[in-house]
Amino acid sequence: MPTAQLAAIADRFRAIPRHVNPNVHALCDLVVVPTLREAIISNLLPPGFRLVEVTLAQQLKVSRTPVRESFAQLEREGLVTVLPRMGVFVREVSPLDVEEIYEVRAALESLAVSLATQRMSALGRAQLEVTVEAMRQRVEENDPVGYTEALDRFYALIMTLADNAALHRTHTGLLGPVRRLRRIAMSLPGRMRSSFDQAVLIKAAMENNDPAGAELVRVQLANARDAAKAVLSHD
Amino acid sequence: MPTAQLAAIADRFRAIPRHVNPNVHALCDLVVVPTLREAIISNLLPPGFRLVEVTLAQQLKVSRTPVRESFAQLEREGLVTVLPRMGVFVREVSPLDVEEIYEVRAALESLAVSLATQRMSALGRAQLEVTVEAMRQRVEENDPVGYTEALDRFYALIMTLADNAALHRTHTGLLGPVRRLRRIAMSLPGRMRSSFDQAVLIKAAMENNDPAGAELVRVQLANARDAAKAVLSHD
DNA sequence: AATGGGTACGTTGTATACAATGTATGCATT
DNA sequence: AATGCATACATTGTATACAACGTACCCATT
Repeated sequence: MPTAQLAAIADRFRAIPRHVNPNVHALCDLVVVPTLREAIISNLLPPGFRLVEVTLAQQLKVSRTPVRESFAQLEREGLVTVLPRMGVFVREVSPLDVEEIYEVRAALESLAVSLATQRMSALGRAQLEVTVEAMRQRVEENDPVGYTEALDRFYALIMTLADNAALHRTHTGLLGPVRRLRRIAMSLPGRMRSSFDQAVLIKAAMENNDPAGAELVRVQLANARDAAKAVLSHD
Repeated sequence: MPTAQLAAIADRFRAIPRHVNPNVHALCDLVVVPTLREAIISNLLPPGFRLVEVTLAQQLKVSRTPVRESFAQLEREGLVTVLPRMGVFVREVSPLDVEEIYEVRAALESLAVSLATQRMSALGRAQLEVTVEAMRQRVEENDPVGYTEALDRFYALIMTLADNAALHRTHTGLLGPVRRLRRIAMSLPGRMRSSFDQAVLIKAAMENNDPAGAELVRVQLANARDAAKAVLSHD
């Protein structure tokens, strides 16, 4: 059973104090969803893997109910596919899926950069500085997983600066299926560096109130898409 | 209790033969979700209304489990707000929400029209013809609710022609919170006519391979947004 | 040997019982 | 009279038992 480590991951999330993020369903959102999310993104539960309610319930030491509820959440995030009465499976991502997702990402993120550029405040500038600095550190430490998370925070900040909650939600919902690919792709030679250089350009454009930022994002995403597809063709 | 009619709506959905759409959770997707969706969009369950699990379970003659699962689905559609341990409420929509949603819709739908224009086939042309004709009939019958549904099918067709499943899903997920407003807005004097005229222009642009279609959509949505906000300010 | 049907098993779908939490009410104390 | 606390109630969160469905295997029949 390759999923014996699940319990360990679950215990890590269980240990986090409840007060950190109060507005969540206790077991479902606080333990089961994070555990399965991490397990799927890290490829411990590979694409196509069947998730059986009772099995997971035993391994995570909860009942079937929170597991069921978590499946709905994970489906919403695009991490699993639910086939009614037939089972739940870790979502398989095709090259076509990647094409489609990045096409939409381009539309959403270039909109976000446009809005953020227009609406950016002094505080925003400072936050951008800090976030990009964090990314630089990950690059220097050669930490692809950490860099991917920092990059996510970079995008999240842009969404925050764009000040459009619907845009933020929509974008987050789109990323799910390619999360695993992105993490792996970031380990490709030169990929992290290329991503970071592009991010610096985008930051500069935003600071200079330069509308070219929106186009830079499209370039950034084209590279990311190709890297994801490269990963896909090698496994 | 203003929700006594719920059982009636539920029975309507219960009567639909199972084979129409096989891949769904029996009770949850086939009865509970459609019933609550219709009840919310039609304003039978108004914004802010508290949805209590046991009450709904009794009225819909199911147990709490499918109701719970349906809440997750409805939250995903943007129709309800789940406050853990505090209850589920019909989502309240602010003017700001409307602004944000239509900003994102504009990005997604103009992309969709661009893609659909490029990729349209003879079959697509014919489908477009049929769909717009159905809209014309609703206009002539002065049936705002029917027209809104036909308009939804018009957008759905454009998404299909754009041939990007991720875009389709994302767009659908965005519409939820404004569904009720759109239906009401379509009853405003002249609104249905204006919407239809614009749709005809968009159709023409697509048929003529004219990239201006993407811009026409933005105009269409600006009108729709203003109508929705007008509704919001009057209730 | 191949195909058809039937039965048994595993898994999901649903119902209900129990536990935990949030809210409101009423009382006591200041 | 106002505020704080405690207790009771309503409601959600979780666990488990039962029912329905889909799949696979085996046997019988051709």
